[in-house]
Amino acid sequence: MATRDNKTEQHIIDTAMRVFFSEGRLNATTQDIADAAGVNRTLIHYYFRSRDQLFDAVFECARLTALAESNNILSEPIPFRKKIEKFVESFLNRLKTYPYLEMSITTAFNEMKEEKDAAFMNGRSRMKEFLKEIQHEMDKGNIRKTKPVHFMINLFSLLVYPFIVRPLNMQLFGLTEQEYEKIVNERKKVIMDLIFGQ
Amino acid sequence: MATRDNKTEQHIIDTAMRVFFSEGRLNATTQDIADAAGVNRTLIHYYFRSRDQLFDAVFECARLTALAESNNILSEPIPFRKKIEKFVESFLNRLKTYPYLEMSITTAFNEMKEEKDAAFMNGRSRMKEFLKEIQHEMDKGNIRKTKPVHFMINLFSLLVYPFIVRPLNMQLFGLTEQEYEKIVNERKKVIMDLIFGQ
DNA sequence: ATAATGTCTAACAAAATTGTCAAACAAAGG
DNA sequence: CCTTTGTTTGACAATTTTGTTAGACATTAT
Repeated sequence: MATRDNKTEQHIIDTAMRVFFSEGRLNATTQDIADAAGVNRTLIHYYFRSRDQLFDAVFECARLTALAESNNILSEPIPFRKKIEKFVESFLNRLKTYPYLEMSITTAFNEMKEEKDAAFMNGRSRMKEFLKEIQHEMDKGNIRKTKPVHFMINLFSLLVYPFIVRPLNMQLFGLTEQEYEKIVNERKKVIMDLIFGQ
Repeated sequence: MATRDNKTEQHIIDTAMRVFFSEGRLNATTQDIADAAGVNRTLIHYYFRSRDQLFDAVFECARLTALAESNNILSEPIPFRKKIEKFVESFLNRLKTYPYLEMSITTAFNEMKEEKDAAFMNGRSRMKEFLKEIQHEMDKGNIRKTKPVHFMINLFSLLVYPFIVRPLNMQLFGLTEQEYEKIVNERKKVIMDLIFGQ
């Protein structure tokens, strides 16, 4: 009896993650993904039945990746500034691997046929509680006063955007690959300075 | 002799702009676009020959839209802060119509076959000169000191990102359409406060 | 060895998308 | 009215992408 192993299945998911969220090619064909994974395209159907179900599997993976990273840190019992610093660091780290993750999820949202829609992103986020914590820090005068939601939106914006428009920015600012890489590596300090008012 | 008019042609471009950059459905089919425009799909081929060339026409339109808006303002001879304020305002305004423009351009970059590549975005940007102006303001101590490129990246990030992840943010923060709309309308003040240190 | 089970592949079928063409139609000039 | 020119359409062809199936192959238990 051949022992059931899911290493090919996982390898296909990993590759699809890479194609979708690292390279940003959200409409890659099953053939593209099979090629990237170095497997026969039929295997995608063998393991996932259809392209849609591969998508589901990959996006489930993405959801876990995106949630795990933030939720844990946001609920750690450490000082606020330290917490944000860890969050920024971990987020930037993930962005280096999957720069297009948020963008892909949004795009996928847009193209969904309304069926499962909000089925995604139901993994009990710690956001509500953390927004209260932000409010508390504002009351104490430790950070600029505004709606806590804006604080988070600012943070996410400053983190994610430079990654998803990398090619555009390189053009606009006339930067080489290496130069942009350097800029990206400076983001942590820049963001912390901006958020906490230097 | 039937007078040549390009109103259908323009209507198709306008519709494609809407589908791509307002709805964010970058891989809409020619049928999708024809339906949205209320015309026969064959007309797309009559006017643009192929899907690719429709793309080119639309992206040329997008380039002009994106460039015109910023270049003019960035080279106006008005005080720095006033200039940024006008820029933010105009940018937010355009984002309300075409929230997915930057994202689509980036995605298109990613999926390009390397041929024309950088042919896009060659419309002589005023960015170089404006970066110098930013540096000048930093020297005068009017804004936080950092590399001017970061100043611009911060600005673009804070402006664009909330629009392109709108559905995701609504989920994450548990906001309704109306509530998010309200948040978006507060962005101008929030961004100006943050950029100019309250 | 062989039976059983899971993995993989090639060939084929089906569906979706894009592209072509001939002809119908409309407007304007002669 | 007829011609000319530009526009629009439906029917069809080509291409691309997805999905299915039957069988080959590999591993392991009996």
